[in-house]
Amino acid sequence: MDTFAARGYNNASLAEIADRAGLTQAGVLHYFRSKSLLLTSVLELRDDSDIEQLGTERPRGLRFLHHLVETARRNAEREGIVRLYAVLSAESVTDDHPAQDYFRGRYAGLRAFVTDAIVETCGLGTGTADADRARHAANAVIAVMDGLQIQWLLDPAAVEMTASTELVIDAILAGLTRERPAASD
Amino acid sequence: MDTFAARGYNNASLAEIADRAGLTQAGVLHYFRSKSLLLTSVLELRDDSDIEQLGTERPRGLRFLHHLVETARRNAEREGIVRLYAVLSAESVTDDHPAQDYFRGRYAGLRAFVTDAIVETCGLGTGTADADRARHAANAVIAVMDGLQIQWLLDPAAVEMTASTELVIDAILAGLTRERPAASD
DNA sequence: GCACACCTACTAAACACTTAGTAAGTGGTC
DNA sequence: GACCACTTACTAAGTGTTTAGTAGGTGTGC
Repeated sequence: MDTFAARGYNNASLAEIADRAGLTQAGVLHYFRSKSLLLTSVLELRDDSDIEQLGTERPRGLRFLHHLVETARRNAEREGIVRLYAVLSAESVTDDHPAQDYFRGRYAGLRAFVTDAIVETCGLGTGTADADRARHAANAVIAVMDGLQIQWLLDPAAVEMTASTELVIDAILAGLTRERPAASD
Repeated sequence: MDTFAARGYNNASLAEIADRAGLTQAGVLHYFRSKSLLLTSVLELRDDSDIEQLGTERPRGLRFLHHLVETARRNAEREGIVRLYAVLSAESVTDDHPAQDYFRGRYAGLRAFVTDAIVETCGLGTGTADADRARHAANAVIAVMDGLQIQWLLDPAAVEMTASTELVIDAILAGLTRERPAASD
């Protein structure tokens, strides 16, 4: 994890990973048959432990959106994981990257969750106009968290991930509910 | 440009770049003394041509923020450049990356421009509370544009960069002006 | 005696970069 | 306008290093 985070996939070498793990490069390939399999294994392991920590019940609606702000706050204390995801998600858009499927799936899932939470929170209807607005808002919420991470990794003093995330989520929710004054609370 | 965009810096080879340019790898190094110098040259060239296209006068205030939305719209037609910046900006946070200084400077400049535009547009004061809000909002605006690009590159059908960018900017501006009802328009 | 966990030793390819050369100019002098 | 000194724009053929992956072995525990 640390090596992929510090160097990206392509520039990370099995030798360095093996050194840090206390065995030889061939020893690493004993457990993971190839470098790309090691990468996807690391990403899936990371996911599993995150889901475990979240508990069995995923919060819904506004509580889920608050949970995202809380994640941003926690991320400011976990540079390693932030770097891992920021570097690899962007690197995954390059040709034939082994984590491309992983990130495509991850974003698809995230978009669905956040869209649902926004629809619930703002009491949006099922019309295409409302659905589109919810989708665009959800994509923006995910995007702002990702984009802040890159700025923060380059210059931690210039960025407050929690404050900016909260500001955007609050503004979006206010905007979506204001435009539908008929919604019951 | 195309090669760095398609492969990232580390996985791009001088041989491929040379092939596409119609000369040998040594021929490329005749013009650029090293691979990292080639990368920084490409980025600076790109910048120069963007500045030329913008014209000498940079728009200010609300017009600048509208210009950002317009950029998002134009970017949906320029996958190559979007990919170049999305991939390299994230890759630049890895250890000893040659474009690290470039992107640190770029973001610092962008943050200053967007912060100014938001302060002007919302008629914010000079107090620290207002200044902080403007900074957080500016960072979020930049972040949302960057984050959308990664999602869009992975799955173009799932993301509308223009709509999401506009939604966030509008919501943020409404939020910041609503909280200061005393501001004269 | 067999499976597992690993290592040593290797291979073949790819890599950035170097060296030494060539061909085609360019500018100045007689 | 012929000759010389020098530069520019490359190429072919390396160098040394790093790379992922492989083959075959050794020790340990059951």
